[in-house]
Amino acid sequence: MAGADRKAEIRKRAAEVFAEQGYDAASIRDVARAAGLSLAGLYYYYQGKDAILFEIQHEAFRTLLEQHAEALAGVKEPQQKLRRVIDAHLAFFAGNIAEMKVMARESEQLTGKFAEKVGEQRRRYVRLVRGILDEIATHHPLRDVPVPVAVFLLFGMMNWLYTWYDPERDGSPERLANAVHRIFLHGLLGGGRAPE
Amino acid sequence: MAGADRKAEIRKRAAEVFAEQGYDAASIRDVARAAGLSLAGLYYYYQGKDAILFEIQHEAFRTLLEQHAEALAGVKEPQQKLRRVIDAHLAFFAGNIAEMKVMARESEQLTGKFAEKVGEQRRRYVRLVRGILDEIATHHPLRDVPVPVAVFLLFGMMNWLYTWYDPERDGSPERLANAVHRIFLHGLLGGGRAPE
Amino acid sequence: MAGADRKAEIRKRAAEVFAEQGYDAASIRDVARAAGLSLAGLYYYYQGKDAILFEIQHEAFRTLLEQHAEALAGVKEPQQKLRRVIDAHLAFFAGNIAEMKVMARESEQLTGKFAEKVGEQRRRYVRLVRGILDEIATHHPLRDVPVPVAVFLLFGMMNWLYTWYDPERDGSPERLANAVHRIFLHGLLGGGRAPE
Amino acid sequence: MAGADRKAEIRKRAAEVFAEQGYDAASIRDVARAAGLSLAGLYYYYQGKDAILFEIQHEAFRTLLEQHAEALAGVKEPQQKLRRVIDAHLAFFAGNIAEMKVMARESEQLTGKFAEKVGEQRRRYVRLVRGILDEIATHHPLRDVPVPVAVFLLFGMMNWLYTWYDPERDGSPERLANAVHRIFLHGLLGGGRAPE
DNA sequence: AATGAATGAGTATTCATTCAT
DNA sequence: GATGAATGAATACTCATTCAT
Repeated sequence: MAGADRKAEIRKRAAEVFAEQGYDAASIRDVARAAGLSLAGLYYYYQGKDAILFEIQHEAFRTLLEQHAEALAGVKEPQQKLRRVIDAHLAFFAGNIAEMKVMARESEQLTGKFAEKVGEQRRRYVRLVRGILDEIATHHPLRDVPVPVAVFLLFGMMNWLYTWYDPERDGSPERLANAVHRIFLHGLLGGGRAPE
Repeated sequence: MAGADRKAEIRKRAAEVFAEQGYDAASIRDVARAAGLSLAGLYYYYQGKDAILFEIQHEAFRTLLEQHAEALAGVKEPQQKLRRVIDAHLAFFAGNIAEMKVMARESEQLTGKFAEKVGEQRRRYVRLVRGILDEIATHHPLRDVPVPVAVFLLFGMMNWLYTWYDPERDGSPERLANAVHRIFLHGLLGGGRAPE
Repeated sequence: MAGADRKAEIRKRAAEVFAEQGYDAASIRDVARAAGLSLAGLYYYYQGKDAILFEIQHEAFRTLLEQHAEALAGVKEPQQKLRRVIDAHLAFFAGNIAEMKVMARESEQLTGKFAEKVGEQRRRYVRLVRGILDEIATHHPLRDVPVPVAVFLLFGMMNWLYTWYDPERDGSPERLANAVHRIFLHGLLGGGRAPE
Repeated sequence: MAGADRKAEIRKRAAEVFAEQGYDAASIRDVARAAGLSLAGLYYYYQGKDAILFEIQHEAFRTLLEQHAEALAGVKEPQQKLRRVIDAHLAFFAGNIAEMKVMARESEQLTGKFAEKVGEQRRRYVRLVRGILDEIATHHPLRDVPVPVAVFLLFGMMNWLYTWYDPERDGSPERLANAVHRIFLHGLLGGGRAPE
């Protein structure tokens, strides 16, 4: 298990480096240095730069999906579900800022098998949220916004965080989740005329 | 003026290349090829790779700010203003998809003078939107969402487009603008309780 | 044409480097240095190490096949043809010692398209010699040695040169050709019993 | 003695790897894997890559020289001796194809002490064959071919095998030995005029 | 206005080898 | 006997950029 721990630590440091410099601009030397390893030492753990990026994204999605499963356990009401999902998403992002940046910005860097696997997770995650919106939509008409579009607008609000969010200045993830949930849900379901 | 035209065309092609491959991954050779120029020929027009990226972003912001000025001319009502701004933003993005990707994804690549100038435009643009929200907020309380946060959530909905938007599948920019405007405004201002 | 000349010179120097150190052991830096170019400068002319090896082999076979065509022009008698072919082969090898070494020793290094093209030339060359032996065999029985085997034994005598031949010590290519021709032809066709 | 057995097996596997990929291109990792050992485990048996190559060549020459001694025991007639030597050489090569390839192709890779020792064996082996040819030459004039050259032409016929010989297609080593012996001896000693 | 030729600095990756256990 | 973990040095190759023409 020591090996797995070491890999987790390398992943953490690599995510920080990728978050700060960008995946392409970051050199594998920077990653090695940040991990406290020699260049060649790093390759003992990871077969290449893309394998590291893959595992960062794969692990992040794994955790995210896992936490969603927990967050939804026992919840029946669809609006409650949505709230929980937003909470979990933002809590994860706020707690893993480097990983969030990497997920949001470097999602097109993977290729081949790596891209396939992460793409699959991503689609699964999107379907999960879409499912909840579909449930909500059966109770309340969505007023001119197709569900698939609504899903991506929601993700937009949340994922764009990586460009601006500063916990000190912008409040806790919970408050943020509150704002996102309120805007999104009232926005989608609210009264027909613009409020005055 | 022929030179300016040529530069504009190079910028267009460069934006396409940067959009497809990413700024870092794209080589200046790719740009030259796409522009139908030799490598050295390209340097006659642009002093370097970053100068091209700079002008893509700078021109895009210039156009965006210009169009906002037009869009807001004579409009008094703050909610109307917001609608116009969202319209203009999405119309520009939908009409300049490559540039949009580059703006959204490569905003941290510039440094020095280039970064300063574009940063200034960006802040000016943000301030413009924030001003409108402030106006709105003086008429209606914003229910738990600080204006600065609201601004970035709005930009999130719009800028995240580059990861998913397909005009064929997701409808015209106008419809999209409608959805964004509706969600955002009703969301911010809508009734105190979750709608049922 | 200047570019072609430059490439020819690079090829020559590269052949010397590959001959001395072996293709694998030679670094592309060594080749660049020998060619009087910077590392990157070399890549302006050749797309990679294997492209250089390919052109060395390809050009050598081209010349070899060309010279054989000349050498055989107007010759009718098969034994005469064989003599001419051996002469041409050894003359080429003695005059291009570095290329010879590279041809003999590095024939399995190429892959893909490169391997195909050179392999085709090689087979064409072998067929040419085999054709001559077939002609000879129709006049004289070959005494227990199948033509294909005979061909490779002949090539063995000639190609192994790269491991030992020193013009100063071992005589001119013509004398060598004489020896090879004599041994091979008398050996193949000579009397039934071992001479005493 | 178990250690010696293990070393012999490693040598065998290493010879196969070197034969297939070439000494330079083969990595010591490949050798370890082929030998069923970890990388570090291999170093318990051999002090380095070159030590393995050395022992492959050294053992091969040792066996070759030993078998020649046996083959020549009690033989008086020089032409008989030559036949025995060719037989033994080809039998060994056909029975140790990987080693043969390595001997023929990688003879210049060793350096220092290793190169000296194997070089000494090689020279001893060459002298042995040269001695036999000298004996033959005292009975029969060699017609224009100096003995040293003749020796290398003979080795050429035999050592080039590694590039083409396929037992299925080209017949048994004995038949091959017959062909080589016949060509070489009749070629060297046969009648003054070209046979018609 | 445009280019062919060239380069210094940098990239990801691989290799033979070592050493504590 | 054997190995997991680690490394310094090297490799092929690419890049943004320049300059004489």
